[in-house]
Amino acid sequence: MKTMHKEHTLTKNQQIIFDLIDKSPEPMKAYSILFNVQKKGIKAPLQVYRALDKLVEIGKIHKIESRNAFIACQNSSCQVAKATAFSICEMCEKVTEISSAGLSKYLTNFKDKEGMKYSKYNLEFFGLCKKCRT
Amino acid sequence: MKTMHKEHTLTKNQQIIFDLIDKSPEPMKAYSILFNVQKKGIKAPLQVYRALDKLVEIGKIHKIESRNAFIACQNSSCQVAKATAFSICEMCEKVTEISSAGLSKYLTNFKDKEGMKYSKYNLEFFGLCKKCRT
DNA sequence: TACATAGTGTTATATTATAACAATTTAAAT
DNA sequence: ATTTAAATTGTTATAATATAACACTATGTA
Ligand SMILES: [Zn+2]
Ligand SMILES: [Zn+2]
Ligand SMILES: [Zn+2]
Ligand SMILES: [Zn+2]
Repeated sequence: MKTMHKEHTLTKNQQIIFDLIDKSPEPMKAYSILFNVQKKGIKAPLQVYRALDKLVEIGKIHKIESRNAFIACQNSSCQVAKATAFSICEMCEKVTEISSAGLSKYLTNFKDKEGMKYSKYNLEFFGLCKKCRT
Repeated sequence: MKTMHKEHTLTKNQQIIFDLIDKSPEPMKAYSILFNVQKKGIKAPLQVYRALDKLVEIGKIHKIESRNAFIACQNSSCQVAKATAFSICEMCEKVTEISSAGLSKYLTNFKDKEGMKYSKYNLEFFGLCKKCRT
C-alpha cells in the first residue's frame, strides 16, 4: 500500500500566484506580486495574502522571514514543509533553499537544555554567494 | 594580552529602550516599545527604530524575525551576535534564546553543496514550551 | 437537496518600517 | 581650545507590510 500524499489542487488565485513566484528567479514581495497579477484580476492585498498563506501552509512556497518575501519550494518532494533552511547573499540578495539530509537530521534531533525537540524550524544563513565573492 | 571587547556606552535613547526590552519577560514589538517610552520623551517611531537598529548591531538585543519583535540577548557574553538561535512556543509565544556550543559549532561549520560556510545565521525553532505541553 | 467548508471580492484599517532634513551631541584631531 | 567628522537626535511625512469585517460564491459530500 502506497503512502498517499494529499494532492492540493490549487484554486485559480493560488495557481496564478504560485506560477508567478515559481518562475521568479528571486523571492517576491507581496505587493510586487499584487502588482504583477493585477492584470489577471487579482486586485487587493488580501487576495494575495490569502493565497500566500495557503501556499505556505501546503509547502509550495516558503516565506523568507528576514526579507518578508516568498520563494517557491526548491525541494519538490520535500515532506517537511515546516523545516526549512536557506542561504541568503547579503550583497545580491540571492536566496537558495538548502536541502541537506545531514542538516535537517541534526536540527530535527537537536535537544535544548530541557531535552525538548522541535520538528519545525526555520534557518537562514547569511553570507556572500559565489558570484559576489568574486 | 587580553582580547579587548569594544565597550558600547549606550546613549540615552538606546539605554531607555534597552532597559525596557531587557526587563520584559517576552519579546517586544516596536510600537509597543514606543508606547512604553513616550513618557520618557521618545515620541516617534524613528527614534525607536534607530535605537533598535543600533542595539541589534552591537548584539544587546536580537530581532525575532518571524514575530517582528525584539528580545534582549540572553547570553551576555555572546561573542557571536550574528549567530542566533531561538525556541518559540506556538501556543504562548514564549521565546528563549538557545545557547548551545554544539549547535553553533555545527552551524558555523556547516558547508552547503558548493562548500560554502556561513558565520552568520538565524535559527528559529517552533514547538510547545514545557508549560504548554502540560 | 442540504449542509459544511473553503475560497472570493471588496472596503477599510492596522501594523511595521523608512525617507528626508535640520539641529545637536560626542569624540577625536589639530 | 578649535576645528572637524561622525553619530545621534527630533520632527514630519510617507512607504511598505499585513489583517479585520462582511457579504457572497464555489466545492465537496452526506
Ligand atoms: Zn522547500
Ligand atoms: Zn550574491
Ligand atoms: Zn544573544
Ligand atoms: Zn508555551
